[in-house]
Amino acid sequence: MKQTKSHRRDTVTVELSAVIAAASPAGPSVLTVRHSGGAPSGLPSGPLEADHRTLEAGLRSWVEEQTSQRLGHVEQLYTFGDRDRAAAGGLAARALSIGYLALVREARPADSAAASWQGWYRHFPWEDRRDGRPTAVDRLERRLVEWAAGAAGEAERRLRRDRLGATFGIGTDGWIEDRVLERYELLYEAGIVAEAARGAPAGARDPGAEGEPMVTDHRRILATAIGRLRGKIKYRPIVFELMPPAFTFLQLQRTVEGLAGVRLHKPNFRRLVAQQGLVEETGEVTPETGGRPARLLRFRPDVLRERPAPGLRLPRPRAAAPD
Amino acid sequence: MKQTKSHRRDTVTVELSAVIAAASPAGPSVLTVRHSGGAPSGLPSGPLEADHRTLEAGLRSWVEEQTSQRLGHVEQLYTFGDRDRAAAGGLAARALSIGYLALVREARPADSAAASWQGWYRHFPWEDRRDGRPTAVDRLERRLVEWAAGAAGEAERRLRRDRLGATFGIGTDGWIEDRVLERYELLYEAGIVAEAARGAPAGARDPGAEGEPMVTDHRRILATAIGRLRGKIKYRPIVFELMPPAFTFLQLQRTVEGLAGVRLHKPNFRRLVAQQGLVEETGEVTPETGGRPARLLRFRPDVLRERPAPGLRLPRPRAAAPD
DNA sequence: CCTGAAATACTCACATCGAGTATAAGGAGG
DNA sequence: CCTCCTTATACTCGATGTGAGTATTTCAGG
Repeated sequence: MKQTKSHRRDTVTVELSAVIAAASPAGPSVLTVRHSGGAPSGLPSGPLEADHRTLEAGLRSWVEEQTSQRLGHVEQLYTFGDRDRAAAGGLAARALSIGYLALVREARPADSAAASWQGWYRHFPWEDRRDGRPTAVDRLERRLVEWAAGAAGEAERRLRRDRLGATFGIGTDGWIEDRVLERYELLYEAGIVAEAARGAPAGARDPGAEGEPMVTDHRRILATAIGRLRGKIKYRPIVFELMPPAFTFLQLQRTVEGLAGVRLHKPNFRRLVAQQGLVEETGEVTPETGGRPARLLRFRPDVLRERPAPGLRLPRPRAAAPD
Repeated sequence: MKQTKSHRRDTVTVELSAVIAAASPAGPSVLTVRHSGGAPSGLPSGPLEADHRTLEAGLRSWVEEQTSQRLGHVEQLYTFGDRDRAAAGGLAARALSIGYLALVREARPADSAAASWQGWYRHFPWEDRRDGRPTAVDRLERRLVEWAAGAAGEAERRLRRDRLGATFGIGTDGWIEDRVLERYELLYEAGIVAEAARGAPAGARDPGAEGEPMVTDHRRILATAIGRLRGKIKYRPIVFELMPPAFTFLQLQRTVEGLAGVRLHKPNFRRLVAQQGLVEETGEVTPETGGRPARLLRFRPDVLRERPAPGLRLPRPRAAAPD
């Protein structure tokens, strides 16, 4: 072993940040805090302290202090620690950033003045394909294609084109909703996202940067959370962590559509949910919603004992028959 | 906000640890290092240092220093940081532990004296179901059932029974191979695993503890890695990171079986791999393996451009028809 | 009583997949 | 050269899953 190096242990601060997600049939949202006037918003967060028994306990205490929000399901997402990409300052001590995802049932109106709920697609407009591909995305994709074409060397160009295909589905057919983080990272590399210009001189800021930015790396954490949630609804019944105690089929479908950012086929969604045994009827019906009254449902926790992976597989359109 | 608390920032050290996995048709293995004579083995690891640009770069440099092994695919697994469960010492400063999974193609014979390859089921005998349920598991399951029955209060007993069902499939039908970490954590809580007795006085050590232990929380990290790998082979073609450039269907199948710890139906496995377009023939055949010579295959990287989630769905036995 | 809107129910074709069986192609031993 | 063993490879069958479309019910409001 080489023992010649300095082996200087890093002075590390650890920041715990939470993506607190709620969802309604209209769409998902995230709890944000704004520390000072003009600054971008951020996630509830705070440093790890000595009296935190576990990382999750530390996170919960910071969130309660900043937002008075009680958390239900909590899971760790990822630990970010690039030396150059942490603080806006630049050469500060390394800041590790541990991101968490928390799900809450009701988006209670955030009594703290600093905290507020935001639709999460304000920060990721390109991720919402519920009404087809937003036209604003055309501009974004054009810039991405330019970026790929502008690479030095054929090998690098090819690599970039492949990544555009795998993430945004450019050149291929498939939009894969889980790959939220990969898409955000691509935009960061391509300089299309405001956070990428943080280190650069103020004049170099890009006025056409896409989506509303957040402080430090919080948008990256949010991207991780969205991707994780989109992946996980397929094999675990966690949508129900976001639903009220009783709900209709359509409310459930709209919520899932909001999370996944795509539209689903109504009869098939019903069939899927019913066949999986994910829900049972409460016996009541809604004070209707415009048409025939809908039966109310509740989550059936026994499904966890019966099925190995009870989730909501999102349909993938069948490939057109070859000619 | 309450500002009364001491808000003492924690002094944190960060350890980077790598599960370096290789696999052959005989079974998967992991690269371990042994620091001192009688101590249990551990994973290659070292503290995060100031000159590490990224966490992954730091990990790679430690691994190369300790094992002279070049890493291919690397991914972050999880960050552990329970205050009480880190060092054997007890009240030391908090040690964050960031676990990584790395895949390597050949298990080169570990030229460093301290490093050696270990079959990973030495540490997790209960995870290998390739030849049915090992008989040693009966004992383990008996102890788990006792543990569940010994809980205080009916509610807690019920909770424990449910967990036994969801992890080990006791009382239900399903063994879900991904849930490696959940199973290990359950054994830890039940005190069936040697690491659980670390804090306890030496006399309380359990001679019947299951599986070969590792230093600090390294077996927990290994459990995370196995679980992640088992989950991921289903939707990403990462087995091929472990295969040699050319291989036969059966070699591929045996490797997957080793990772997943289950046996697969041969014709169906062939069909799956072929239909997905995961491989192409090299045109050559093996200097046989006992019977008819087999065609050699190679991974077909184009599949990444074509299929959204090219993996190897492991079959789940069809439920017996109701009588 | 008609209309619109949503809820609910049903159909159909096709792909997938678990399970089993049959045939081909080598080597070893007589 | 024939037999037998072993593995590779090919094919079949039936059940289930699922994408897509259509039909029917049930409410509100005019």
